[in-house]
Amino acid sequence: MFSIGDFARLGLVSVRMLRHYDAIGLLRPAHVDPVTGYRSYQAEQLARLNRIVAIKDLGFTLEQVRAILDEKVSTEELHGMVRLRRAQLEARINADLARLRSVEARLRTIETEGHMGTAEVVLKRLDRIRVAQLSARAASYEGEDIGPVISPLFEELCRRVDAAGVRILGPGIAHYLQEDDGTVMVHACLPANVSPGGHDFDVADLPAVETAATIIHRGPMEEAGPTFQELAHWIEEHGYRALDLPREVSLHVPEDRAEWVTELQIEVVPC
Amino acid sequence: MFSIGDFARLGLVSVRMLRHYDAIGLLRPAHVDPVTGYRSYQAEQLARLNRIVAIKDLGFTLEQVRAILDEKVSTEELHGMVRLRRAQLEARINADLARLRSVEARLRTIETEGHMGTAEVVLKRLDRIRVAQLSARAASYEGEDIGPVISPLFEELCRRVDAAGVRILGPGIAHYLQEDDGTVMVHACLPANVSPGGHDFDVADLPAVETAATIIHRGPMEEAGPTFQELAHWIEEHGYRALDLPREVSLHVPEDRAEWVTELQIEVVPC
DNA sequence: GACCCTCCCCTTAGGGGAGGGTC
DNA sequence: GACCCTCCCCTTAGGGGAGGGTC
Repeated sequence: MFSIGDFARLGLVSVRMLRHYDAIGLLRPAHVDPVTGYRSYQAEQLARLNRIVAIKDLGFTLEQVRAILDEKVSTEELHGMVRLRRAQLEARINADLARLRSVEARLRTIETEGHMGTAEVVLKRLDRIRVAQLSARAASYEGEDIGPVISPLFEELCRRVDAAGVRILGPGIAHYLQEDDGTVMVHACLPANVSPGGHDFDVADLPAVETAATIIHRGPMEEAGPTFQELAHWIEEHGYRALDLPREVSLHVPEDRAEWVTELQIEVVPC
Repeated sequence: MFSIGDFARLGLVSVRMLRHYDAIGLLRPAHVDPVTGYRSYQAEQLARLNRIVAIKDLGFTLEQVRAILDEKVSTEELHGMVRLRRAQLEARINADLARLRSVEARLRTIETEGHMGTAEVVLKRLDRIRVAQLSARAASYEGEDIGPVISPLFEELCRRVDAAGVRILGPGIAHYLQEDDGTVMVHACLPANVSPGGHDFDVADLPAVETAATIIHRGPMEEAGPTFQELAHWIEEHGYRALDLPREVSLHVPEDRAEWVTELQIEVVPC
């Protein structure tokens, strides 16, 4: 018989852990003095303690350890639990490897710039979204060609959606499709729960995007160049490749264009 | 201005998280209605929310995120934090990879045997330990040769240590050294806080062992063969190699030899 | 009816005391 | 003096309600 302290030393665990395992019924002392409350452990119990520690160290919870040790799980369940654990470990390792790459990218940024960078690029999944939409063609994907097209498009769309009594469910989204001839289709979209047909605007579904790199731009879109640069730089630095042209989500569009807030979103895939 | 629900959707976080970030002062709403308590967020705040999420996703705590965002840390501190995070991630990845190997070994055991195995092999670090010791030579490292040597050795050692009034601090340890001529030096040891010299027994320090694979054997040592087998099998299965001969720690040695409990310990290195 | 509010309890695996007996 | 006991509070990052106003 060992005292709790001796038994803890033998098992390389803390006295507190033994008390905790007693409290949750995972490892009860062989004997407890009814007067003093002192716990005593038998040498045989070291085998169970070792099993507890070993299974716990595989990453199972104490509740699972108890079920496994007390043979409350069938062989198939055990098999399933261990395979699940393997999958979880693989997932966490991969997530940590991705995290590690990001941390290293940060470290490079800090070393060259002395800080973490001010605007954050964020990866998001974008849901499919139903929108009311007006479209037009612009000569190219340049600010000078886009601006004069998109602004009146949104104004007109707002008027028509409003007139139709349709409720706008979120910020406006501009998106662009590059055409083969170098021109660009410009779409002004307003999220709305509306059925197609019978309107003086189109109804479309912006497709879901599995992974979009996004960044917040403050100020008029004419000055978005550096923000786009930052986004492109991040995408390259983190081992992604951009697809198509970005969407622009107008989060805040007050009179004063200097106060505009726009989220740029662009689909990316690992490369 | 966005309601908490809209802002949560934009930032791809839960409403609860926004409330929590408000509560801990990490991201205060731009405006709170003094009557209703309703929170409102500005589009500009999405940039901060994105930064919070991005830095949090690197694995920093919210407390660290706050310090980083509020520029409470110098560039050097930031650098240190990020490097520490990198080291932690690397450590966790390596630990998880080791865990994964163990989980896969378990899976193979379950597939062939239908359960997890009953006795657990545990890796431990063994501390250096001061012992009183008597030694003798055995013809070989075989049960028949060892048994008759070690038993009287321990009996004699107990007598002498007792007679010297020295307190025994833990279970007896038998250990063995292979000699070049094929014979084996047998050491019977009892942990005791005693200075060398002036005794009718030796005083020695069993060296620390960085990594020992250990297993609990129940029953007399003559029947320890299968337990040694299991230990050897585990060592091979987990990519280790055994060094030297095992130590045997007598955790429980009552009259009835069938109730003996012994821990076998053997130094291992990855191979 | 969908949205928002403030409590309040709950989760893992123990660590760190305080205050008081025990070997 | 070192060891053991039982409370009790604390840690991360929120999730899940209940009960009650609000757009």
